[in-house]
Amino acid sequence: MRRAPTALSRLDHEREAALRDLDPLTITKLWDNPCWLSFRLNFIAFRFNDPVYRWIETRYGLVRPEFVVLYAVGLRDGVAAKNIVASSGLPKNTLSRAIQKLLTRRLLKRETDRDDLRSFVLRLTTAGRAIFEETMPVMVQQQTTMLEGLSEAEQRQLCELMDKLVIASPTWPNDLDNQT
Amino acid sequence: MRRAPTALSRLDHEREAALRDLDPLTITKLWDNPCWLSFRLNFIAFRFNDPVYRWIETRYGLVRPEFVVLYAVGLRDGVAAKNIVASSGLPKNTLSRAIQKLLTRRLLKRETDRDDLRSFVLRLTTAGRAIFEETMPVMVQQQTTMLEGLSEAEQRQLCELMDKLVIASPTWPNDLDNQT
DNA sequence: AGCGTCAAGTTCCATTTGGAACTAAATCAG
DNA sequence: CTGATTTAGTTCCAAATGGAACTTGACGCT
Repeated sequence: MRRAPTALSRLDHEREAALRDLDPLTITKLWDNPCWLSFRLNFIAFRFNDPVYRWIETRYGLVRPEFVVLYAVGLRDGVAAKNIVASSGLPKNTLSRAIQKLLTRRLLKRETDRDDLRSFVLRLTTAGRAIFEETMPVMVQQQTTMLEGLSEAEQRQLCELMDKLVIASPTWPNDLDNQT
Repeated sequence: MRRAPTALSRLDHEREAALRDLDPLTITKLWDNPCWLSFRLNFIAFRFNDPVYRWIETRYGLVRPEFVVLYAVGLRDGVAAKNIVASSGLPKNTLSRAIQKLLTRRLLKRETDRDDLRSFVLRLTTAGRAIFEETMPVMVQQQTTMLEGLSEAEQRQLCELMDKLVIASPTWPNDLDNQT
Protein backbone atom coordinates (compact mmCIF):
# COMPACT_ATOMS: atom_id res chain seq x y z
CA MET A 1 0.00 0.00 0.00
CA ARG A 2 2.92 2.38 0.59
CA ARG A 3 4.13 4.40 -2.35
CA ALA A 4 7.73 4.13 -3.44
CA PRO A 5 10.02 6.35 -1.34
CA THR A 6 10.33 9.83 -2.73
CA ALA A 7 13.37 10.89 -0.75
CA LEU A 8 16.87 10.26 -1.97
CA SER A 9 18.17 8.35 1.03
CA ARG A 10 17.99 4.68 1.87
CA LEU A 11 19.25 4.12 5.37
CA ASP A 12 17.17 0.98 5.65
CA HIS A 13 18.65 -0.29 8.85
CA GLU A 14 18.24 2.82 10.92
CA ARG A 15 14.96 3.46 9.24
CA GLU A 16 13.44 0.45 10.97
CA ALA A 17 14.55 1.69 14.37
CA ALA A 18 13.25 5.16 13.67
CA LEU A 19 9.83 3.79 12.91
CA ARG A 20 9.45 3.09 16.59
CA ASP A 21 10.38 6.51 17.98
CA LEU A 22 8.94 8.92 15.46
CA ASP A 23 5.33 9.82 14.78
CA PRO A 24 3.91 7.95 11.76
CA LEU A 25 3.29 11.23 9.99
CA THR A 26 6.91 12.18 10.55
CA ILE A 27 7.91 8.93 8.88
CA THR A 28 5.72 9.79 5.93
CA LYS A 29 7.15 13.29 5.72
CA LEU A 30 10.64 11.81 5.74
CA TRP A 31 10.40 9.01 3.25
CA ASP A 32 7.22 9.47 1.32
CA ASN A 33 7.38 13.17 0.62
CA PRO A 34 8.55 14.83 -2.57
CA CYS A 35 9.61 17.87 -0.54
CA TRP A 36 12.26 16.06 1.42
CA LEU A 37 14.54 19.06 1.81
CA SER A 38 11.97 21.39 3.30
CA PHE A 39 10.80 18.91 5.86
CA ARG A 40 14.25 17.97 7.05
CA LEU A 41 15.32 21.61 7.29
CA ASN A 42 12.30 22.69 9.25
CA PHE A 43 12.26 19.67 11.49
CA ILE A 44 15.92 19.84 12.47
CA ALA A 45 15.87 23.61 12.81
CA PHE A 46 12.87 23.34 15.10
CA ARG A 47 14.61 20.78 17.29
CA PHE A 48 17.46 23.21 17.73
CA ASN A 49 15.49 26.43 18.07
CA ASP A 50 12.70 25.33 20.33
CA PRO A 51 14.69 24.20 23.38
CA VAL A 52 17.29 26.93 22.97
CA TYR A 53 14.87 29.84 22.67
CA ARG A 54 12.63 28.54 25.45
CA TRP A 55 15.63 28.26 27.73
CA ILE A 56 16.82 31.77 26.85
CA GLU A 57 13.38 33.21 27.43
CA THR A 58 12.90 31.68 30.86
CA ARG A 59 16.47 32.40 31.88
CA TYR A 60 16.95 35.94 30.58
CA GLY A 61 13.46 37.14 29.70
CA LEU A 62 14.55 37.67 26.11
CA VAL A 63 12.14 36.62 23.40
CA ARG A 64 13.35 35.32 20.09
CA PRO A 65 13.74 38.53 18.09
CA GLU A 66 15.48 40.15 21.04
CA PHE A 67 17.96 37.34 21.29
CA VAL A 68 18.46 37.33 17.54
CA VAL A 69 19.60 40.94 17.84
CA LEU A 70 21.80 40.29 20.85
CA TYR A 71 23.40 37.32 19.16
CA ALA A 72 23.98 39.19 15.90
CA VAL A 73 25.60 42.17 17.60
CA GLY A 74 27.60 39.78 19.77
CA LEU A 75 29.00 38.14 16.66
CA ARG A 76 29.72 41.37 14.86
CA ASP A 77 30.01 44.55 16.81
CA GLY A 78 28.77 47.65 15.03
CA VAL A 79 26.15 46.15 12.73
CA ALA A 80 23.00 48.07 11.88
CA ALA A 81 19.38 46.93 12.08
CA LYS A 82 19.25 46.50 8.31
CA ASN A 83 21.98 43.85 8.49
CA ILE A 84 20.00 41.89 11.04
CA VAL A 85 16.93 42.15 8.84
CA ALA A 86 18.85 40.85 5.84
CA SER A 87 20.50 37.97 7.64
CA SER A 88 17.57 36.82 9.78
CA GLY A 89 14.51 37.36 7.60
CA LEU A 90 12.56 38.86 10.52
CA PRO A 91 10.49 41.92 9.58
CA LYS A 92 12.13 45.23 10.34
CA ASN A 93 9.45 46.50 12.69
CA THR A 94 9.81 43.39 14.85
CA LEU A 95 13.55 43.97 15.00
CA SER A 96 13.08 47.67 15.68
CA ARG A 97 11.00 46.80 18.73
CA ALA A 98 13.51 44.18 19.84
CA ILE A 99 16.29 46.76 19.66
CA GLN A 100 14.23 49.28 21.69
CA LYS A 101 13.69 46.66 24.35
CA LEU A 102 17.38 45.81 24.55
CA LEU A 103 18.23 49.51 24.73
CA THR A 104 15.89 50.13 27.66
CA ARG A 105 17.24 47.02 29.37
CA ARG A 106 20.76 48.39 28.79
CA LEU A 107 21.97 45.28 27.07
CA LEU A 108 22.62 47.26 23.91
CA LYS A 109 23.75 50.75 23.05
CA ARG A 110 23.78 52.61 19.78
CA GLU A 111 25.27 55.66 18.12
CA THR A 112 24.15 57.26 14.90
CA ASP A 113 26.24 56.22 11.94
CA ARG A 114 28.43 59.15 10.90
CA ASP A 115 28.27 58.01 7.28
CA ASP A 116 24.50 57.54 7.11
CA LEU A 117 22.44 59.59 9.51
CA ARG A 118 19.40 57.35 9.05
CA SER A 119 21.26 54.40 10.44
CA PHE A 120 22.60 53.37 13.85
CA VAL A 121 25.68 51.47 14.87
CA LEU A 122 24.81 48.83 17.48
CA ARG A 123 27.07 47.56 20.25
CA LEU A 124 26.60 45.33 23.28
CA THR A 125 27.00 46.74 26.76
CA THR A 126 28.99 44.77 29.29
CA ALA A 127 25.75 43.25 30.57
CA GLY A 128 24.73 42.35 27.04
CA ARG A 129 28.04 40.73 26.29
CA ALA A 130 27.83 38.76 29.52
CA ILE A 131 24.61 37.15 28.29
CA PHE A 132 26.15 36.50 24.89
CA GLU A 133 29.16 34.78 26.46
CA GLU A 134 26.92 32.76 28.75
CA THR A 135 24.51 31.52 26.11
CA MET A 136 27.06 30.65 23.48
CA PRO A 137 28.40 27.49 25.14
CA VAL A 138 24.85 26.26 25.76
CA MET A 139 23.98 26.67 22.10
CA VAL A 140 27.20 25.04 21.01
CA GLN A 141 26.46 22.18 23.38
CA GLN A 142 23.05 21.68 21.80
CA GLN A 143 24.69 21.64 18.39
CA THR A 144 27.27 19.12 19.55
CA THR A 145 24.54 16.88 20.91
CA MET A 146 22.66 17.04 17.65
CA LEU A 147 25.77 16.22 15.63
CA GLU A 148 26.92 13.41 17.89
CA GLY A 149 25.71 10.72 15.51
CA LEU A 150 27.83 12.04 12.64
CA SER A 151 31.55 11.47 12.17
CA GLU A 152 33.92 14.41 11.87
CA ALA A 153 34.03 13.92 8.12
CA GLU A 154 30.27 13.77 7.86
CA GLN A 155 29.93 16.94 9.88
CA ARG A 156 32.30 18.72 7.56
CA GLN A 157 30.44 17.38 4.54
CA LEU A 158 27.15 18.60 5.92
CA CYS A 159 28.60 22.02 6.60
CA GLU A 160 30.05 22.28 3.13
CA LEU A 161 26.91 21.12 1.37
CA MET A 162 24.84 23.65 3.27
CA ASP A 163 27.44 26.30 2.47
CA LYS A 164 26.96 25.67 -1.21
CA LEU A 165 23.27 26.22 -0.78
CA VAL A 166 23.68 29.46 1.14
CA ILE A 167 26.18 30.70 -1.41
CA ALA A 168 23.80 29.93 -4.25
CA SER A 169 20.87 31.50 -2.40
CA PRO A 170 21.12 34.96 -3.97
CA THR A 171 20.12 33.36 -7.28
CA TRP A 172 16.95 31.79 -5.88
CA PRO A 173 13.62 33.50 -6.48
CA ASN A 174 12.22 35.64 -3.68
CA ASP A 175 8.81 35.41 -5.23
CA LEU A 176 6.89 32.69 -7.00
CA ASP A 177 4.21 35.07 -8.23
CA ASN A 178 5.16 35.30 -11.91
CA GLN A 179 4.89 31.56 -12.34
CA THR A 180 1.49 30.16 -13.23
CA MET B 1 41.33 41.53 12.75
CA ARG B 2 39.03 38.65 11.77
CA ARG B 3 38.95 35.66 14.03
CA ALA B 4 39.79 32.25 12.66
CA PRO B 5 36.80 30.65 10.93
CA THR B 6 34.63 28.71 13.32
CA ALA B 7 32.71 26.75 10.73
CA LEU B 8 33.94 23.45 9.40
CA SER B 9 33.91 24.30 5.73
CA ARG B 10 36.51 25.97 3.59
CA LEU B 11 35.10 26.66 0.16
CA ASP B 12 37.55 29.48 -0.34
CA HIS B 13 36.89 30.04 -3.99
CA GLU B 14 33.14 30.40 -3.81
CA ARG B 15 33.50 32.19 -0.54
CA GLU B 16 35.05 35.14 -2.30
CA ALA B 17 32.18 35.38 -4.74
CA ALA B 18 29.65 35.11 -1.95
CA LEU B 19 31.17 38.06 -0.19
CA ARG B 20 29.74 40.25 -2.89
CA ASP B 21 26.14 39.06 -2.83
CA LEU B 22 25.49 38.41 0.83
CA ASP B 23 25.07 40.86 3.68
CA PRO B 24 28.26 41.24 5.74
CA LEU B 25 26.46 39.97 8.82
CA THR B 26 25.40 36.90 6.87
CA ILE B 27 29.05 36.29 6.04
CA THR B 28 29.91 36.53 9.71
CA LYS B 29 27.11 34.16 10.65
CA LEU B 30 28.37 31.70 8.07
CA TRP B 31 32.08 31.63 8.70
CA ASP B 32 32.68 33.29 12.00
CA ASN B 33 29.96 31.71 14.08
CA PRO B 34 30.33 28.77 16.42
CA CYS B 35 26.68 27.87 15.79
CA TRP B 36 27.16 27.10 12.14
CA LEU B 37 24.46 24.44 11.98
CA SER B 38 21.68 26.55 13.38
CA PHE B 39 22.36 29.47 11.10
CA ARG B 40 22.52 27.37 7.95
CA LEU B 41 19.35 25.48 8.84
CA ASN B 42 17.34 28.58 9.59
CA PHE B 43 18.66 30.54 6.67
CA ILE B 44 18.02 27.86 4.05
CA ALA B 45 14.68 26.90 5.54
CA PHE B 46 13.63 30.53 5.43
CA ARG B 47 14.61 30.85 1.78
CA PHE B 48 12.34 27.92 1.01
CA ASN B 49 9.44 28.73 3.32
CA ASP B 50 9.12 32.43 2.73
CA PRO B 51 8.41 32.48 -1.01
CA VAL B 52 6.38 29.29 -0.90
CA TYR B 53 4.08 30.30 1.94
CA ARG B 54 3.62 33.82 0.61
CA TRP B 55 2.64 32.41 -2.76
CA ILE B 56 0.21 29.96 -1.19
CA GLU B 57 -1.37 32.66 0.92
CA THR B 58 -1.95 35.08 -1.93
CA ARG B 59 -3.08 32.33 -4.26
CA TYR B 60 -5.33 30.25 -2.00
CA GLY B 61 -5.89 32.40 1.05
CA LEU B 62 -4.35 29.72 3.23
CA VAL B 63 -2.04 30.83 5.99
CA ARG B 64 0.89 28.73 7.06
CA PRO B 65 -0.70 26.52 9.72
CA GLU B 66 -3.65 25.90 7.43
CA PHE B 67 -1.41 24.80 4.64
CA VAL B 68 0.65 22.69 7.01
CA VAL B 69 -2.52 20.77 7.81
CA LEU B 70 -3.60 20.47 4.20
CA TYR B 71 -0.17 19.26 3.17
CA ALA B 72 0.05 16.74 6.00
CA VAL B 73 -3.36 15.25 5.26
CA GLY B 74 -2.54 15.26 1.57
CA LEU B 75 0.56 13.20 2.25
CA ARG B 76 -1.14 10.80 4.61
CA ASP B 77 -4.88 10.48 4.51
CA GLY B 78 -6.50 9.75 7.84
CA VAL B 79 -4.02 11.37 10.22
CA ALA B 80 -5.20 13.06 13.41
CA ALA B 81 -4.38 16.54 14.71
CA LYS B 82 -1.96 15.06 17.24
CA ASN B 83 0.18 13.67 14.43
CA ILE B 84 0.40 17.07 12.81
CA VAL B 85 1.37 18.57 16.15
CA ALA B 86 4.12 16.00 16.62
CA SER B 87 5.54 16.32 13.14
CA SER B 88 5.31 20.08 12.71
CA GLY B 89 6.01 21.49 16.16
CA LEU B 90 3.18 24.00 15.85
CA PRO B 91 1.10 24.38 19.03
CA LYS B 92 -2.07 22.35 19.11
CA ASN B 93 -4.43 25.27 19.49
CA THR B 94 -3.02 26.88 16.37
CA LEU B 95 -3.57 23.64 14.48
CA SER B 96 -7.03 23.22 15.95
CA ARG B 97 -7.98 26.60 14.52
CA ALA B 98 -6.38 25.79 11.19
CA ILE B 99 -8.42 22.60 10.99
CA GLN B 100 -11.65 24.46 11.81
CA LYS B 101 -10.92 26.92 9.03
CA LEU B 102 -10.28 24.17 6.50
CA LEU B 103 -13.47 22.41 7.60
CA THR B 104 -15.61 25.51 7.08
CA ARG B 105 -13.94 26.08 3.72
CA ARG B 106 -14.74 22.46 2.83
CA LEU B 107 -11.17 21.63 1.97
CA LEU B 108 -11.07 19.05 4.76
CA LYS B 109 -13.55 16.65 6.34
CA ARG B 110 -13.31 14.60 9.49
CA GLU B 111 -14.94 11.66 11.21
CA THR B 112 -14.54 10.66 14.83
CA ASP B 113 -12.03 7.89 15.27
CA ARG B 114 -13.91 4.67 16.14
CA ASP B 115 -10.97 3.50 18.26
CA ASP B 116 -10.54 6.74 20.22
CA LEU B 117 -13.57 8.92 20.61
CA ARG B 118 -11.47 11.94 21.59
CA SER B 119 -9.74 11.91 18.24
CA PHE B 120 -10.71 12.67 14.65
CA VAL B 121 -9.66 11.14 11.38
CA LEU B 122 -8.87 13.83 8.81
CA ARG B 123 -9.30 13.57 5.04
CA LEU B 124 -9.08 16.01 2.15
CA THR B 125 -12.16 16.82 0.12
CA THR B 126 -11.87 16.88 -3.65
CA ALA B 127 -11.34 20.64 -3.48
CA GLY B 128 -8.67 20.18 -0.84
CA ARG B 129 -6.86 17.56 -2.84
CA ALA B 130 -6.97 19.79 -5.90
CA ILE B 131 -4.99 22.42 -4.01
CA PHE B 132 -2.58 19.81 -2.76
CA GLU B 133 -1.96 18.51 -6.28
CA GLU B 134 -1.55 22.03 -7.60
CA THR B 135 0.90 23.24 -4.98
CA MET B 136 3.10 20.18 -4.90
CA PRO B 137 4.86 20.78 -8.25
CA VAL B 138 5.50 24.40 -7.31
CA MET B 139 7.15 23.37 -4.08
CA VAL B 140 9.15 20.65 -5.79
CA GLN B 141 10.25 23.22 -8.34
CA GLN B 142 11.50 25.52 -5.60
CA GLN B 143 13.40 22.60 -4.10
CA THR B 144 14.91 21.76 -7.47
CA THR B 145 16.00 25.34 -7.95
CA MET B 146 17.65 25.39 -4.56
CA LEU B 147 19.47 22.13 -5.19
CA GLU B 148 20.60 23.05 -8.69
CA GLY B 149 24.15 23.80 -7.56
CA LEU B 150 24.61 20.33 -6.09
CA SER B 151 25.39 17.17 -8.03
CA GLU B 152 23.11 14.14 -7.79
CA ALA B 153 25.57 12.50 -5.43
CA GLU B 154 25.79 15.59 -3.25
CA GLN B 155 22.03 15.81 -3.06
CA ARG B 156 21.83 12.22 -1.91
CA GLN B 157 24.58 12.86 0.63
CA LEU B 158 22.77 15.86 2.01
CA CYS B 159 19.55 13.91 2.26
CA GLU B 160 21.24 11.03 4.05
CA LEU B 161 23.13 13.23 6.48
CA MET B 162 19.94 15.05 7.40
CA ASP B 163 18.19 11.71 7.75
CA LYS B 164 20.72 10.64 10.32
CA LEU B 165 19.98 13.77 12.29
CA VAL B 166 16.22 13.30 12.16
CA ILE B 167 16.59 9.68 13.16
CA ALA B 168 18.77 10.63 16.12
CA SER B 169 16.41 13.44 17.11
CA PRO B 170 14.37 11.47 19.68
CA THR B 171 17.50 11.31 21.82
CA TRP B 172 18.02 15.07 21.84
CA PRO B 173 16.87 17.07 24.86
CA ASN B 174 13.53 18.85 24.61
CA ASP B 175 14.54 21.08 27.45
CA LEU B 176 17.77 22.70 28.53
CA ASP B 177 16.42 23.68 31.95
CA ASN B 178 18.24 21.12 34.08
CA GLN B 179 21.64 22.26 32.83
CA THR B 180 23.31 25.08 34.69
C1' DA C 1 20.93 73.33 -6.52
C1' DG C 2 16.16 71.07 -6.86
C1' DC C 3 13.10 67.24 -7.46
C1' DG C 4 11.78 62.39 -7.52
C1' DT C 5 12.92 57.96 -5.90
C1' DC C 6 14.85 54.96 -2.60
C1' DA C 7 16.43 53.28 2.00
C1' DA C 8 16.71 53.01 7.50
C1' DG C 9 13.90 52.90 11.24
C1' DT C 10 9.55 53.82 13.64
C1' DT C 11 4.60 53.81 14.57
C1' DC C 12 -0.14 52.18 14.02
C1' DC C 13 -3.45 48.77 14.31
C1' DA C 14 -5.92 44.66 12.87
C1' DT C 15 -4.76 39.89 13.03
C1' DT C 16 -2.35 35.93 14.67
C1' DT C 17 -0.26 33.53 18.15
C1' DG C 18 0.42 30.44 21.89
C1' DG C 19 0.26 29.58 27.10
C1' DA C 20 -3.01 28.10 30.30
C1' DA C 21 -7.22 26.50 31.68
C1' DC C 22 -10.89 23.56 30.20
C1' DT C 23 -13.91 19.26 28.52
C1' DA C 24 -14.32 14.75 27.57
C1' DA C 25 -12.43 10.33 26.78
C1' DA C 26 -8.74 6.85 27.55
C1' DT C 27 -5.50 4.55 30.45
C1' DC C 28 -3.39 3.24 34.55
C1' DA C 29 -3.08 1.73 39.64
C1' DG C 30 -4.72 -0.73 43.30
C1' DC D 1 -14.50 -1.63 39.29
C1' DT D 2 -13.26 3.05 40.98
C1' DG D 3 -10.59 7.00 41.39
C1' DA D 4 -6.24 9.36 39.65
C1' DT D 5 -3.64 10.59 35.75
C1' DT D 6 -2.88 11.31 30.95
C1' DT D 7 -4.29 12.56 26.31
C1' DA D 8 -7.05 14.78 22.12
C1' DG D 9 -8.86 18.71 21.04
C1' DT D 10 -11.12 23.39 22.15
C1' DT D 11 -11.65 27.99 24.18
C1' DC D 12 -10.01 32.24 26.31
C1' DC D 13 -7.32 36.16 26.39
C1' DA D 14 -3.12 38.86 26.88
C1' DA D 15 0.78 39.54 24.05
C1' DA D 16 3.43 39.24 19.81
C1' DT D 17 3.34 39.87 14.98
C1' DG D 18 3.76 41.95 10.57
C1' DG D 19 1.75 44.78 6.64
C1' DA D 20 1.26 49.45 5.51
C1' DA D 21 1.85 54.09 6.15
C1' DC D 22 5.03 57.42 7.90
C1' DT D 23 9.49 60.28 8.90
C1' DT D 24 13.84 61.53 7.87
C1' DG D 25 17.93 61.22 5.38
C1' DA D 26 20.54 59.53 1.04
C1' DC D 27 21.10 59.18 -3.77
C1' DG D 28 20.19 59.76 -8.38
C1' DC D 29 19.23 62.88 -12.47
C1' DT D 30 18.85 66.98 -15.03
